[in-house]
Amino acid sequence: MDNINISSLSSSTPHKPHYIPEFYHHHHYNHQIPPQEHPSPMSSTYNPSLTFNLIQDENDIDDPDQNDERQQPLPPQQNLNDDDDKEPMFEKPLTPSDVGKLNRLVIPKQHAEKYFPLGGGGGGGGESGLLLSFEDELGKFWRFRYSYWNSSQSYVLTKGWSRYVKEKRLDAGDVVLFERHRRDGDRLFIGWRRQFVWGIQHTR
Amino acid sequence: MDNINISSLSSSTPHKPHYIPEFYHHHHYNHQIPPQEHPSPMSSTYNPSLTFNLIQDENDIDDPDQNDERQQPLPPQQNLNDDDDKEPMFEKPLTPSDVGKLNRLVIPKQHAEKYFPLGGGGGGGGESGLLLSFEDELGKFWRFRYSYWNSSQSYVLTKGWSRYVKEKRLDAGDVVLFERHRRDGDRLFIGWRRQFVWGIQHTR
DNA sequence: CTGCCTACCTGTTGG
DNA sequence: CCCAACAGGTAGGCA
Repeated sequence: MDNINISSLSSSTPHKPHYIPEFYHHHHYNHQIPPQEHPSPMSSTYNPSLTFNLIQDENDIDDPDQNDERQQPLPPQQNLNDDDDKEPMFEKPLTPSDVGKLNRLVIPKQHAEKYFPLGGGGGGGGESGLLLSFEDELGKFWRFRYSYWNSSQSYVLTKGWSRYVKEKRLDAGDVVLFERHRRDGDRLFIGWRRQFVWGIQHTR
Repeated sequence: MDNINISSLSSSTPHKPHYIPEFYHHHHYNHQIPPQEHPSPMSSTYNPSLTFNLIQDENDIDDPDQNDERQQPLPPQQNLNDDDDKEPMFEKPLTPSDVGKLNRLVIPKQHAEKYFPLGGGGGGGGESGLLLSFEDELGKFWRFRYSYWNSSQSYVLTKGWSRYVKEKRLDAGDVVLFERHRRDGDRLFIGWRRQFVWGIQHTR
């Protein structure tokens, strides 16, 4: 699991589309991935069409709601070049439900139980259901309610998730990436990339 | 805010449908209403079609549930001719949700905070959430749980509400009326009237 | 199981 | 145009 930093990535990578740093909306995303934990779904790849500006144009006004999960981005320099310190946990191609009106993301059980144990939470939450805070590619923090639904026997991110989907303009088939800090496993990161569809340039 | 008692109302009222006492399922309901506190929605008016008999035919068998909010009606003579002692608080046209499966009535915030303050309750309840008891047009008492939902920033009647909707056969567009005793503000009253739809006789 | 109940959550919208 | 209010939802517990 070697890390490839931004300078080495600026040259093109074999068997991949031309690399442009902005393709990775999780900044400096690590290519070296154990196949089981970090599959590269056939249906997804890095998308040359860029929404970086759109993201920044959007709601960067602070929501006055005191319960808002979003927090101010850190100063950019605080987040540069710490990619070597991140390890991927897993990624998930988004289903229509994950980006639809259900306002929840189902976390595959094996990943959930490995990385986000409930009941002894490190997220500051209570017995069942806790708050997980993830840093995004802009240094912005996203807090999601994470819990287990007995009825469907599944782990989900609920509160806060729909705002993330909206701000990142995620759609079914896009992929979300979950990482953590190599030395401080409580520092969590979230990223995303666009679905790749053959012959179609996505310019959402 | 003059009161019009039942005898003065038994003659027809200009600009209103023919007045029939039974239109008012809150007995002797007061017509003279401050516009802000007690609006007369365009979509609603007094409904000549009568369900008084239906109400009495209905579940007068005592619900064996120990938590039943309903109590026995007082003897009728105890409730006659005290209309002059009631003042309207507010009314609400019922939404589909108010009469649907959510089993709750949203109380518009300005009315809730004016008439049903939480936290210093006179309803015998605890800090957040108390029981409010209302007398209906038959002298029957209805006890509802009244509380505040932080997440939606709204005041609601919950427990007991669905039984009231069912017994009174209320539908979306019908209006519920809340009154209190002029001298004893702790005595609360609830009434209702049918939605008026132009050209249609409601015979529910 | 069904219906009720509490306590959440969110998209919409009118003021 | 923004945001508080609310209409319309949810899960989970319980009787």
